[in-house]
Amino acid sequence: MSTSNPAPAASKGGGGGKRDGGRYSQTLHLPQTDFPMRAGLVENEPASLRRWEAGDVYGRLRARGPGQPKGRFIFHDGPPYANGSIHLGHLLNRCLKDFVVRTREMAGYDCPFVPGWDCHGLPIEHKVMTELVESGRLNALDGLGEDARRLAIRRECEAYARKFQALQAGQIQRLLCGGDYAHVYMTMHRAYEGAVLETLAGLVERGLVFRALKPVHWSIANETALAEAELEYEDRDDPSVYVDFEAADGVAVYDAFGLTGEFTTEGTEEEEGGEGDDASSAPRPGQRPLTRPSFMIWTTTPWTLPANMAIAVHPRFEYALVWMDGTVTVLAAEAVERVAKTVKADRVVVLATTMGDRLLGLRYRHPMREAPVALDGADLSRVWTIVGAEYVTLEDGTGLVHTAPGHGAEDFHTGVREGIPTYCPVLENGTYDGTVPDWLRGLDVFKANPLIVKRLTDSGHMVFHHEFRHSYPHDWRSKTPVIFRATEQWFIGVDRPLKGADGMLRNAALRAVEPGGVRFVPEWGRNRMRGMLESRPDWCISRQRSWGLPIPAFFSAQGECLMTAASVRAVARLVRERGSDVWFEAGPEDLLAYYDAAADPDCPPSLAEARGQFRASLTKSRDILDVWFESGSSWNAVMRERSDGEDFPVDLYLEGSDQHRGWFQASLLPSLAITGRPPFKTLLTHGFIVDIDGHKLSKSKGHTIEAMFEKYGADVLRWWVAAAPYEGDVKADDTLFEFASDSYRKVRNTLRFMLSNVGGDASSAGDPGEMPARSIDAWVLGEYNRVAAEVERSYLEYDFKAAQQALFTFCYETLSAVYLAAVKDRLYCDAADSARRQRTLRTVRALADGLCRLLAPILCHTADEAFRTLRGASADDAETCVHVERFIMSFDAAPDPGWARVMEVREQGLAALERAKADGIKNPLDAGLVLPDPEGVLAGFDPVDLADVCGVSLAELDPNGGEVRVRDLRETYARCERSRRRGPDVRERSDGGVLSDRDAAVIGVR
RNA sequence: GGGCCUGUAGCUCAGCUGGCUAGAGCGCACCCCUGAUAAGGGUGAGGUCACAGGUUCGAGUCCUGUCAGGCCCA
Repeated sequence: MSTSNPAPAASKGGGGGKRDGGRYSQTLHLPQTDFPMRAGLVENEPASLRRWEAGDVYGRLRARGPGQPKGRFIFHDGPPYANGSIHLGHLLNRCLKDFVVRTREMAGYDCPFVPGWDCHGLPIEHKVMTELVESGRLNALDGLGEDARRLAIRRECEAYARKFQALQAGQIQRLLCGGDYAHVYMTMHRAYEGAVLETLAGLVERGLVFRALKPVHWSIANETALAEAELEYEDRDDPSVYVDFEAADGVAVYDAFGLTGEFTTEGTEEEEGGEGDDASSAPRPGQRPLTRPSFMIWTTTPWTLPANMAIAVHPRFEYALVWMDGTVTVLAAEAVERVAKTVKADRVVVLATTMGDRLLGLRYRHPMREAPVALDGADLSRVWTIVGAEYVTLEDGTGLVHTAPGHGAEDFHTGVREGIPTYCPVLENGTYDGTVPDWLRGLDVFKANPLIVKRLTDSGHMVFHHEFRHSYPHDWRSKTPVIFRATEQWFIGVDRPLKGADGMLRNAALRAVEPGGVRFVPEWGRNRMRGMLESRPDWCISRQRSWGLPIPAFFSAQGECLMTAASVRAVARLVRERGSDVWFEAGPEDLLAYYDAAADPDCPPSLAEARGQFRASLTKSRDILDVWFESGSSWNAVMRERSDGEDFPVDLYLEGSDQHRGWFQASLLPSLAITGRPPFKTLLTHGFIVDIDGHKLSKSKGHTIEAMFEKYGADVLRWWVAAAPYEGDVKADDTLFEFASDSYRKVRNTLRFMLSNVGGDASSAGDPGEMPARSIDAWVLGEYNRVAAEVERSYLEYDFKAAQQALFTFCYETLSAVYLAAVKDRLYCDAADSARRQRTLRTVRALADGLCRLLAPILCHTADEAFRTLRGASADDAETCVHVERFIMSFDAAPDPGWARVMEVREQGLAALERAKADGIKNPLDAGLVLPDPEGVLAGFDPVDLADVCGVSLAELDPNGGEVRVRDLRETYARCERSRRRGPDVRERSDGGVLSDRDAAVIGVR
């Protein structure tokens, strides 16, 4: 290697020739490297990506896989939704995942990683539908048959999903995240779809899948269910009605209010009143009136009153029994005044109050019906009773909530909990069915409103009504008002006995998350998950959409349903061959080609008896699966499938903390039901990105991922993620990225300085050799060993922040401020082949090597660039790569314990030097230090090392102890023109220069 | 409204099972070096540990409540 000239020092001093760079500069071994100070990440990172691909880094890791000392570590990627560009949330998520993969790999595990994408679902379908509407193409589709129409929509959706999967895959790779991009999984792949249906079959086999009514948003105009995203809220006028529901047992109500006295004859104590007729009939507080009391409810949807099944009160609210213009009714105590004003009541007397829980179980009469509708053997014993509900509020209404389980989400849940059946007398077209009173039959629900108001007014139940403007959901396409309507849906029951296994799903899940079961990082995830599992309802897995995996159910003309484990598996087999489009392309007969009813014990008898003749008469279900069920089957569709069951359960799932309810549960429940085991051993969650003020990130913030790559580069972003306390919210802001950028540069410069001293050398790997215990090299290698252990431990515990911190501190303090500063003199000034210098070069080389590897999981471009420079790799060398290496856990070094004392006096020395500046000793090389050494600990150390560590020219020991003292050497000793340090051996030499002995010898003068 | 979580110097964060004058880095101020130079090094000033109660010999660390923020529900 030629010693090319460093840039002439004169070129930078301006015209004055202020400094010539020193007479002896040419004789020094000054640092020199091709590793640039400026990273140029925007250009260089893509080059690294190309090189890794050319060198088949992922393939090489897999090839060496089986022999890894620590075995396999299975980490399963939760599929992001294939919609839009990745954003800061993905950035956090993907970097954390990549840290896991790379740290495990370098720590000696075999850690394959298969990225996946969630492709089906409403967001894509909704976007596609919007585009079809805007382009006017939807009208053409509306003319097609149902299956053809849905197929057409599905093709658009598939193209959309493919496009964004490709976009995101590119962006994730640009983030330098590794993985098997050639074999990603997508939930819309045929094999995946087949495996999802097989998961469903497993649940059917366990007896957990059932059909039940559940209210959904329903568009009357399009006769279809709508999702939240398809609603637009607009103002609308509706009748606001206050209706009295008569108590079935007045005495029971009075008892509940503690009015136990005898029936008072009205007017017994009338002397004090005496205000006229109305007043004369008003009872006094505490009196039990003769009138039958009522419960007053409020609603803005009178059309749901025929479906009323219960009235809900809040168990912990106070309720009042109120005499109001001649009638006696129950209201929330806090609502009395407001309601009285609204309904324009003249006279109001609160007779008594009681807590809501005292009202529970009281019964009332329906204002339009004599008896509840008989519903298919349902238990009607609880219909028309007062029930408790926590969602009851006092903001508006009466504090008693009209509850129609067929027409409201909360009402539905209350009904399920209280054992009250879901009753929905409204048909697909928005008209009443035959179960309502005859004057309503066949009527459109919105047209029924005035009729109901009139009827209730005539019957005396109406307390008050007026027109009321409020915000109401509308169908985004037809712009017509939406109703809540109960429809048949598919559910997975969490409280049903598992057929062929013990217990129930909810209990199994709760057991799985107990301490000793699944590990949670951070630990509080366990509580969160437990709370969610305790309160979660049955899982509704059906959706009325096009873009998804069909629920393979069939119905006979008699209304019987065919969906058995065997029939689902039969369809699954076909879907594996032809994809889920087959459901829309083929008829029931072909779809069931692999189904043998005779061999299926679960086949409904009437169908079994039909001996294969039944197929043609069946109709296909139009429901598709909840996309959470699809992604929640990935443990089966990806991990079990690809490894033949070997990679199950998986070591780690890592996602945002919202997935405690989402993917984690969607995965846990089916896996437990089918295999009896959770699909994951550890759940790691991270928080969400918030802005600098800790608020939710607004979407229009302009942090597009491309702009951030341009501005900061992936390594800086990764460095930022590594430093983030991901357990909670993570703040994101340009100032913080700049912050990360600064500390990145610090690390980069430390690497650069090391590289510039050791040069590049293909044979330069590894072991620095044995070091004398009191050498500063032994000290720094000891520090490395300590840090490497800490970093690896932190990495494997997913504490990336601690690892990043330790690495940063090692760079700026241990290396830059202490060690590298101390060894500069010997690196620059010693004879090239001096043993001392060579020892240090070996040490620096080893440190650089070790540091590159420890940094590699985070700074995967920069670490590789530095590593390749260290190895002298040429540009076309795609083999040399830090990412196929392992961490160096320790070097052979046993530093003297006295180094602790050295570092202590160093601190004191630096403080003393600072104080000495007041005396004019500004340059530490003008100073010597007298170090107290009463214990004799320092006596065995080389005084030159001690001086170097403190950055001064000379170090002496004082066995008497005391403070560290500063010696002013300016008058005492001359300054060596080459090394710039002062000392007793510095004098004029044969070449006329003033030099120390060492420097004179190096350049060969006397 | 409920469950879980967060709130420590101007900024970003450490502070394990409660125990000496609460620690880093950045920024700031001052200084050194000019042979890591769009680099490197040193010193220093900054905190009623969100607020209010409580437990304790002693609390940033435990308990209760309030406020602010996040996620998931309702």
